[in-house]
Amino acid sequence: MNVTINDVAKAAGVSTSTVSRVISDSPRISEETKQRVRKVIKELNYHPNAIARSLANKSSKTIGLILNTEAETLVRNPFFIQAMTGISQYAQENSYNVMFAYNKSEDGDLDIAVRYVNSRSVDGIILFTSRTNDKCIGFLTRNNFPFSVIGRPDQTEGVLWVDNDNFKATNQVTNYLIMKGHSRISFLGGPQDHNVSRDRWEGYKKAMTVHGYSIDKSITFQDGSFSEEFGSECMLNMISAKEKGTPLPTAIVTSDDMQALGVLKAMRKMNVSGIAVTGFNNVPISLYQNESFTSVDVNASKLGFFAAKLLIGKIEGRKNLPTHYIVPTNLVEVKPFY
Amino acid sequence: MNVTINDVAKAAGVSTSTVSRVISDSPRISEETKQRVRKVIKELNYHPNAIARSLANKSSKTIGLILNTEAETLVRNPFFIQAMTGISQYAQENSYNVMFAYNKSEDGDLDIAVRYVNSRSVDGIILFTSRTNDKCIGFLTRNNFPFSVIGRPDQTEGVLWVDNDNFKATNQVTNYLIMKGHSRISFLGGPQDHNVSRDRWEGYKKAMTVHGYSIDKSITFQDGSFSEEFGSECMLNMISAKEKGTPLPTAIVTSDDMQALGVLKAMRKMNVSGIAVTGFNNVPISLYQNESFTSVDVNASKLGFFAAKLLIGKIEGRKNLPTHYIVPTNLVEVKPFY
DNA sequence: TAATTTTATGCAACCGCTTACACAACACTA
DNA sequence: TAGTGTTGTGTAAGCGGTTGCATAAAATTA
Repeated sequence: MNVTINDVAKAAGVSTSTVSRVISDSPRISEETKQRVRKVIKELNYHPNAIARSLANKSSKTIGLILNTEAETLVRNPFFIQAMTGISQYAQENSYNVMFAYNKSEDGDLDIAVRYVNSRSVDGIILFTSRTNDKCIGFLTRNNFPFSVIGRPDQTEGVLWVDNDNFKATNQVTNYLIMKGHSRISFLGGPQDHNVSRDRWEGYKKAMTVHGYSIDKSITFQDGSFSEEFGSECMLNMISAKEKGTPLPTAIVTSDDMQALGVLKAMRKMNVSGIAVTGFNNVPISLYQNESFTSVDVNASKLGFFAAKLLIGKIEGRKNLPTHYIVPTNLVEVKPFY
Repeated sequence: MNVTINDVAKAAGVSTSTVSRVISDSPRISEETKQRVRKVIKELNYHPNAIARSLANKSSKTIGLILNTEAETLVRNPFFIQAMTGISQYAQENSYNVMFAYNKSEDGDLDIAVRYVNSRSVDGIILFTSRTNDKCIGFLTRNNFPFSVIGRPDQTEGVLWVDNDNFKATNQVTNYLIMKGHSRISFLGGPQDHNVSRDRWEGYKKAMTVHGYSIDKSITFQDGSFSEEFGSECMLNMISAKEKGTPLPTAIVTSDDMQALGVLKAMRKMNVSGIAVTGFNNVPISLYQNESFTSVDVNASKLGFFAAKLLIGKIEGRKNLPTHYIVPTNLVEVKPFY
């Protein structure tokens, strides 16, 4: 039905191997023959069949992407789609395709990984998860299947990963607040089974102790979810603690913009103001506020880009490759509503 | 390296064709043999190679997705990622893979489509674009390549598409405002080269005329972009027109939540209040406001789901399939900040 | 019991491309 | 001039499956 390498070979009066070699620009073919074959290829509008090529090369030139996140998060946090654009960009630059599968169920990601690996439809996988003891990582490692992870995993031994320096990020943002004159600074952390949560906590702690400020347990919260609810809850908590004599913080370092939004909503609700809030991800919250709000932009598309770079480097067996990339973050002052 | 159908055949003492038939559960194989072969398959942990299968079947069992949207839009509007989850869901239920490629450049989508089609790495394509005279649609149609479109295209002849009833949506939301007592209602439209813009305009117009309300040209705006800027611009425009005697509307029907946000920001800036605003897409804007704000949820994941359904139906040559689906919308009252 | 049909399986070609190896033609060396 | 090396191209065997056709064995019919 479609024009194949055979048709080209016949039309050009050469063998298929010659055509194949012309396509890959092999030095073993004379310039003359190359010209002739290329002309026929143009005329017949021939394009190699990617699947046949994959079979012969034992390589699909495709990377798989597994999204195993709550739809809610996917929708509110542009992180994922941004990372995906970065992945797609690097993949295209290197003639790779990108497959993705979304599955929100627990262990759904593992099922997909198993399918990808067994059917050999992808050459490697990019994981978004970075939970401690991730099952996918275990599975892929055991099967010696190329993969890279967005978010530093628990066990980095033999794993390719990209991440921000989360320690540095909260350290920086805390220092920034301190520089602005704050000393009583609250902290809201993320789930304890994410490394990112521990790093962010340490970064905050370091900045505080270096400046000689105490860490008040009553205004630091850990093992929370990256959600609005958790943010509101913590803020309300602090507001009610105030009545029992615990003064409110003058600034709050949160681990996610959703948390920050929750904090701001609770502040608004309880008519509290004048507290500087910081978050992560530069989510387009666009809220009307006269509060000071700063977000750490994690540069998600770069994270995706480098995750793809690491993975494809591994697939192609390139030598002397880094095992990870640290993508810089930058502070973004979120413009108030007016 | 990996266990193939040959290994299974040898181990089970049958031919590869028998193994193949066992896998596809052919009725021509005896129950006894099936059992035996299946046992070997388990023991050897055999999984068919998807690529070899694709080559033999001349079908990749993969659909391609082309994202050709400004990164800014992709990030702010959850529409795309939502649609993608819907597509992925239907694809998985039907054993299809999903490939995606992101390219924001003008005609980048066409390049990707050409690559997908020529290399035959996908069996069909889902387009997000619905610009009038879309080049991709033309290309795919000419090549008789299966595709479906999210967003009713200009020429529906022979095209599979899904969309909301955009006429009905703005009609409904306008009626809703009228029901609430509004009669002087402004309208902000989208780009004229999108069908959706015309439909939304007509829906608004119909509701207004049916109720005998005039359409005041000075408070209706068309051919705008789906952006905050356009929203602000129109609002500022109306505010300054007020000084020249044109009264402000009491409600504004916009074609996008970003436009609505722009309107709200401009109102805030100019200290105008008490105008009901509506938008589209149920974007998580989370703004602090005491204004009334209603969004039309377009049910993006359903749109994706049905686009995949139409496409896969076409690919598999199913008969008596619909040529399009209309996905219902629903009004969402966006909760104010408190 | 022989003829016919049904059932279960194997053979081999094919999907479209890559590549190790063979080999002819020519150029160079001794 | 025979021997050796280089260059350009073809042959054929894969890659890992699917499937039309042939066929042997078993079941059915007359």
